Amino acid sequence: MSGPSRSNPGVIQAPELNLAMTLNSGQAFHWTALDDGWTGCIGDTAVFLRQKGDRLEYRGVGVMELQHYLALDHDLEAIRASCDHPVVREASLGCRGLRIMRQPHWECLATFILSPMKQVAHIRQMSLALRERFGTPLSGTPIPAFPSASALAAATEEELRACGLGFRAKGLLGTARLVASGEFDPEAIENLSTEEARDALCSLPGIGRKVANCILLFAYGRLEVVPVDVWIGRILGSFRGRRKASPAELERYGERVLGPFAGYVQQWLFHRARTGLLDLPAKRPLKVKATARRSPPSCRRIPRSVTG
DNA sequence: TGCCAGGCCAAAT
DNA sequence: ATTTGGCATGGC
Repeated sequence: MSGPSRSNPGVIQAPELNLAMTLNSGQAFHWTALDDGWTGCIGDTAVFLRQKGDRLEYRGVGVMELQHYLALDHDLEAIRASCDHPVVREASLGCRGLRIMRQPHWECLATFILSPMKQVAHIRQMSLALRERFGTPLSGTPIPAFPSASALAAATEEELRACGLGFRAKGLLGTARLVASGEFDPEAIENLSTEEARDALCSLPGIGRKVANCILLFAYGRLEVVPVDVWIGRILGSFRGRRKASPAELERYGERVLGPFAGYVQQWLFHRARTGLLDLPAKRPLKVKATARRSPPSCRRIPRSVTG
């Protein structure tokens, strides 16, 4: 009933947290800047967050639930120390306070079905469209809750496409039906080994290895998992030196070189690269014709969604 | 305008 | 077992 603005605000100390960087790092897609803070929701609970230095102000959510969601128990100093690669060291210092959250299982699973061949800003758009069309309105925030599996299962593929999903509509609908029917239980994944959990996720339509790894990392706390996308593939490729590595090889290489918290380290590298602060190799081998002046590779530009 | 984006999937080597 | 082409959409 009561939105975040009407419930008692609370304040906690959150020393190693950069809230803005965390909410903008391409793991969750619905938090919106408002009044010097952030408005959004955790599951079906409307939440407002505002950080001033080490103080984290929160409304609408209990402190335990908030700490769990933001993973304030992760020891970032220990994670930074777990990998001594020079480039990683620089990125980890530049990403102080960027945490890997524990998102609600279904919401994370569903939104990453939206992610193939989409930029972060576009995933946000699709997530918002689904929330507005099929989600539950929440008082206290303009962002509705992410629709339940049942709500999406009751939609048609055309209705989902109308939210801008394109070919992703089919996978989302198919997966929503499997979850709504109980044939697939996102909660049951929690108790499986990472390998078993990945296999189970990959059995769902629209979920391949990379998306499964994102879900394992961002919803199930499997911090050793490395989702290899275009950015991480380029970075790991440059670390590795040799040319022509398959995605599987890059993933194994990343798990080995980035250490026991490779998923965390990967996120710092991803954010660093996406904000243009990590020197990336050119997408294609440069043709060294001095005559052809080319514009800088787009991978080094800074998307507005990150800086703004 | 053309290129690219936190890929997946089925068909063809 | 690995590589290839098709698939929708939107921003720069």
